[in-house]
Amino acid sequence: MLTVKFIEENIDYVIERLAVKRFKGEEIIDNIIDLDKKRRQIQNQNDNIQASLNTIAKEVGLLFKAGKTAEADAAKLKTAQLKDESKQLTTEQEETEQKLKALLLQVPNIPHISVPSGNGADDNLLVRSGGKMPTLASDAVPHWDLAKKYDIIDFELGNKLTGAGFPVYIGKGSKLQRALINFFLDEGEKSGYKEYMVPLMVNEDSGYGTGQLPDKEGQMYHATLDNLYLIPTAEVPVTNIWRDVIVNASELPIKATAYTPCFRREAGSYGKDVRGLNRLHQFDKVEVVQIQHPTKSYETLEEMVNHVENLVKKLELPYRIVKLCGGDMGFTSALTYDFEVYAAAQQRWLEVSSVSNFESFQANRLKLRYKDDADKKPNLAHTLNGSALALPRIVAALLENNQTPNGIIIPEILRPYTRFDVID
RNA sequence: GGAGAAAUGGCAGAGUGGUCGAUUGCGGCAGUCUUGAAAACUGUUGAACCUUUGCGGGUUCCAGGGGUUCGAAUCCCUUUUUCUCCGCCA
Repeated sequence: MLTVKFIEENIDYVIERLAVKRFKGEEIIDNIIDLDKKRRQIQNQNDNIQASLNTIAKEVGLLFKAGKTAEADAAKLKTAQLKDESKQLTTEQEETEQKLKALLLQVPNIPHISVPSGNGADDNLLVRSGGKMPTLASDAVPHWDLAKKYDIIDFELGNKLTGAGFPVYIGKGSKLQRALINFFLDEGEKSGYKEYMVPLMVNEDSGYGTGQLPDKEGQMYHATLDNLYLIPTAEVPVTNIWRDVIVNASELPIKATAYTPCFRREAGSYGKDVRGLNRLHQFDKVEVVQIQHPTKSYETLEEMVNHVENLVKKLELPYRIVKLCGGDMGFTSALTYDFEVYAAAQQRWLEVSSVSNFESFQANRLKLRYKDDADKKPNLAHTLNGSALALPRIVAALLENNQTPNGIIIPEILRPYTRFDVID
């Protein structure tokens, strides 16, 4: 959520940059500014009334103490009308604030100045690529066939237990999951991230804090009986640790990592996109989150990109990093880099990580602030996060790219974790 | 799930209807003393919003929400959480 203050001070810039995200801002921005003006007016009036009520209450107290009951009773009478007025103004103020908030929630984050305009994936900028493209035998098959051949992932069984998109990992398939999770967490620790294990269900407040609610409500599984949501990413519980928190500037950056399963309803997905491990309702992911001082958040974004790049390099996967254009970016992000790895049998690039700087957009919703010695007032911090990494598509690429007549070769770096070299 | 008790500032802990945004202690910050540090002493120490060029002034906030009252941290209702006992249980 942008702050009204920022919008008011940068109207033209806001409208211009929102257009990069294909968001038409003129009307809504006008309304926001009007509502805020109204809000201030009402509060001003109401504050004055409250102040006189407080004065009268004090007077009445003093009169009673002095034994002047008649005068006290007279003073009491004056309050009735003021209270009515105040009540009405309070209602009006609450309504105005609600409307204002509803509008603010509709405005996406401003894309960073370096973000190009564009409509979709085709307009993204290639930043760099790396890794070696594998050359596969002519009889190479996609990962869903390999999963069946070596009996390491059973999609039909998941179907029976739960439904489509909930695979069962078996034997070495299961061990490979564990190995990847531990490898990613260990790498995170080496880069200075503190490990957290967090609840997989969150309440409404947390959903609002990171921006899943209200706009992406349909994408989360909702346990209505207790009004809890299954997390779509560890970002939600981890970032919400710092909801309503004022941290000392000297504690920044705060670096946190967590492994969690992620649950996504993925309403509206279909076709070859959802084949095999390409898109699941439940998947495993290690997430990294940083809270940083506003002047340093873009350095931090680069640092996080390097961390993720290091992971895919160590796994010896062919990868590319793209900077998302305005049209392809998320609602809450100011700048996003996507990581894709190449799955050679499908001959497709699969997105495995998204690393974003949200600047103060999430922090404003979270009321996550830092306090500087130089500055008396707390300021909004910047939040960043990235997948490091999401497992299923990494597994898909590993299986497809490393397939040989003798089985699937495990990358060197993972072998201490899997304690086997080959899936056969 | 049942019965009872509780929730106050960064922490501990007073306050049971009137000048209480809240005594006090610890912690934090600044100063005095000291070559420096510690100790001691002195001062200071929350957030949001409105208003003011500024100094300042005002409003709200004592777990959340609602109510009673001229006036609520204090009384009432309700939700949540914590603790104790009972029940169930990995």
